[in-house]
Amino acid sequence: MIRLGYACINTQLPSPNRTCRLRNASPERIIELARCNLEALYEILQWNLDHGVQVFRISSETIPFGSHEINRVDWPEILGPRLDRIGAFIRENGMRVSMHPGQYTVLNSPKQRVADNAAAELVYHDRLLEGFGLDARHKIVLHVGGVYGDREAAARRFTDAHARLPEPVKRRLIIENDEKNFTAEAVLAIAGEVSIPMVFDAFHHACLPSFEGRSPRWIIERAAATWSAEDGRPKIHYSDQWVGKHAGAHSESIDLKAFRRFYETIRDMDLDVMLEVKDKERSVLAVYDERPELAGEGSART
DNA sequence: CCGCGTCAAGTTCAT
DNA sequence: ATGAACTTGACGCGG
Repeated sequence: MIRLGYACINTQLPSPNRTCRLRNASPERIIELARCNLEALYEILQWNLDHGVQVFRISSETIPFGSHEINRVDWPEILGPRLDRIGAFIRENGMRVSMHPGQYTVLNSPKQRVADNAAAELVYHDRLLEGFGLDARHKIVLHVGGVYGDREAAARRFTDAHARLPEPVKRRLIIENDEKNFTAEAVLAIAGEVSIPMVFDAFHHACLPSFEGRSPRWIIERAAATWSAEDGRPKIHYSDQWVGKHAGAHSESIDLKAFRRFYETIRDMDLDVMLEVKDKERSVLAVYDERPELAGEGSART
């Protein structure tokens, strides 16, 4: 069975990404914004339940400056009840969430400071998911990082840095092929080396192909084999090219025709599919419209 | 109160 | 060597 999800924002609901400037960041402000963001997140999750969406990516900006030294607030404690309530909602409704640190989180950087900051960012992500009381099926997705003129050395730096991560972070971490540096083939090799799951991104794979002659389906089966029972259902990412923008730009909305074709190749698999498109939940509903059987329990659309 | 320049963070590529 | 793009919306200052 295939389940669909979307990332971070619901275009019809208040933003879960309230933030402030570094110079205005006080403990009170950080907690206040975090409260707002968690409230907005809860609303999105309720919307998801009402519309049969069980897969969602939680914004990395939920806790402002989550891994920055300016944030010395004990937010897991202060926001504990709120975190519990959201976590319980996710568990009770069989939902699956993930997080995905952005482009500035580069674990394999040769600059120690950058790599340390990346590790701290991963620890923050794990703290939040842990704060919700969610197990290791709720993942943190990361790209391998930069190449710096030597892909082999860069891959080695990733595996070395990974080895030094705290165990709880290791249990949540999964890696994804990107559109420039690390192909699906390269990421699958690294995932095998350090024994973590791989997320196959179909769009990035189209931008930066590998495994010549093999179908996406073939690669997805390899990637799925890196997931164990504790990791939960394998995940993949799906998007289309925004025509007219640079190669790799995510499309405004899902191309239903292209997705239909892709869906036919994977429909017999157990997968969570994250749609990475600008119009977020609208594309999920667009697919549900033509495939009502994909809408999960609780869907208002009958 | 509105509009627009700016924002924690890194890497790559173009000039 | 320097700067823009990436991606992206929300902040918050200045008028």
